[in-house]
Amino acid sequence: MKIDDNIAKKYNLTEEEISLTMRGYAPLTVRANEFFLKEGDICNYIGFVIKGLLRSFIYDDYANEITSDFFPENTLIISFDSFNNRVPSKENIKAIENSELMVISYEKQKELYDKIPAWNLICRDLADYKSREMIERANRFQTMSATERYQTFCNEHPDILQRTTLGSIASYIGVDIATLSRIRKKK
Amino acid sequence: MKIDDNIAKKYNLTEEEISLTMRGYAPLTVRANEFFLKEGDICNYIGFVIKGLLRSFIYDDYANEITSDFFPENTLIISFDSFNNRVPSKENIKAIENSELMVISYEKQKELYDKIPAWNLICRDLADYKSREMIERANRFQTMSATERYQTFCNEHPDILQRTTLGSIASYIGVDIATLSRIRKKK
DNA sequence: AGAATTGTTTGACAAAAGTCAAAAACGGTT
DNA sequence: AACCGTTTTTGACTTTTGTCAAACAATTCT
Repeated sequence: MKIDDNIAKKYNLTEEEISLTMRGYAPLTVRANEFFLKEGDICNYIGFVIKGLLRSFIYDDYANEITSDFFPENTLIISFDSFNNRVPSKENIKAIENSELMVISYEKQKELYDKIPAWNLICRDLADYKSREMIERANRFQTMSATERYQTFCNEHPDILQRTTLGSIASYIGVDIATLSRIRKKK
Repeated sequence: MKIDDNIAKKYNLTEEEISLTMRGYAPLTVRANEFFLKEGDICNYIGFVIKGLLRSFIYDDYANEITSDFFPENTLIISFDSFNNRVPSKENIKAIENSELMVISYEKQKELYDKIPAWNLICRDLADYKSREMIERANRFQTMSATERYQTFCNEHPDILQRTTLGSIASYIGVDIATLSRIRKKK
C-alpha cells in the first residue's frame, strides 16, 4: 500500500515512520501485455498503480481467461494469499496499458511490519476492505441478471469501459461475449 | 476467534496470553430462529460455534432472504465490517438450530489487540482467509452452472445439506427454489 | 498497402433458468 | 387424527443466456 496523507493521518504515523515507509518503495514500469505476476510464481511485490491499467485473471477448464479484477490508477495490486503466505499465485496479473507502478518487496514490507506497529493494522484493514469488496461481488452474481451486472460495472468503472476489450469485461461479469455484445446493443 | 492449540502454536502465544484470551470468552445460547445479529445493529460479539447451525442473510429488493453464509460447528461468526469499524451491520445472522456459542465482546477483543501483538496478525490472517473464501465464491458464480454450484455445495457442506431448507440453499447458490428442486430430482 | 491477427457483431438455434400457480408433502399443535 | 402453516414438487410456459459459425471491423505487422 502506497503511503499517502490520509493513511498517515488515520494511523498516526510519525515523520520517521512515513519516511521509512517511503524509502521502501521503488518505481516499476510494466508495458502493455507484460505480466506483473504469473500464475505459479510467488508474489514478491505489492504494487500501487500511478498510471495505466492492469487486470488479473485465472484460466477456466477450457483455457479461457476469466478476469477477476481491474487495476486502474490509484489502486493497489497484490495477490494477498501469495504475498502473505509465500505460496504460488493462482492468478495472473497483466498490464492492459503501459503502466507505471510503485512497488515494495516482501522483505521491505516485512521490515515495516516489524518496525512500524501500525502497519499490521493497516494491512488488517486492507484485507478487510478487500474482503468486503468480494462479498459485494458475490452478492451481485447472486441477485442480479447479466444486464444489471453490466450496468453496475458501467456505473462503477466508467473509465475502464473504453480502455479494455469487451471480452475481458464479459468474463468479469460472467457472461458470454456474444451475450454482452447484445446487451450493449439494446441500450 | 476461539483460541485452540493450533492457533496457540502457530502464533507462539505464551501461557499467559492464552489464559488472558480464554478469560475473554463467555458462553451464549441462541435458540432456533432467534437472531445473533440484526441488520442495522452493530456487531458487538465475535462468536465461535460449539454446537448448532446458523446462517447469515440479506434482503433483496423484493424482501426475499438471500443466504450469504452458513455457520456450522467450529466456525467463526462475525460481521467483520460491523465489528471492526463499528458501523451498522448489513446482514442478519439467525440460528437455524438451537446453538451454543462462545463469544467475546468488542471491548475484550480490543484489549487482546492491545495486550497481545499476535492478535493483530491472527486477525489479519483471518480477514485474509475470509477474503480468499469470497474470491472462490465469486469465481464459482463466474464460471459454474447452477447444477455445478449445487454439486460443489454438496461436496463442501454434506453436513448442512440435511439441516436446512431447500430455499436457504437455493438463495445461497443463486438459483430459484423451483430450479433447485429440479436439479435435485435429476440426480 | 496488404496480410494476418484479434476483437466484435449477428443470426439461427439450443439449453438453462425463471415465473406462476396449483398440488402434494411435511412438521408441529391442538 | 384433523388442522394449520410452511416447504417442496410439478406442469406449462416464458425469458434469459449460451453455442456455433460466419461475417464484419479494427489493429498490428511486415
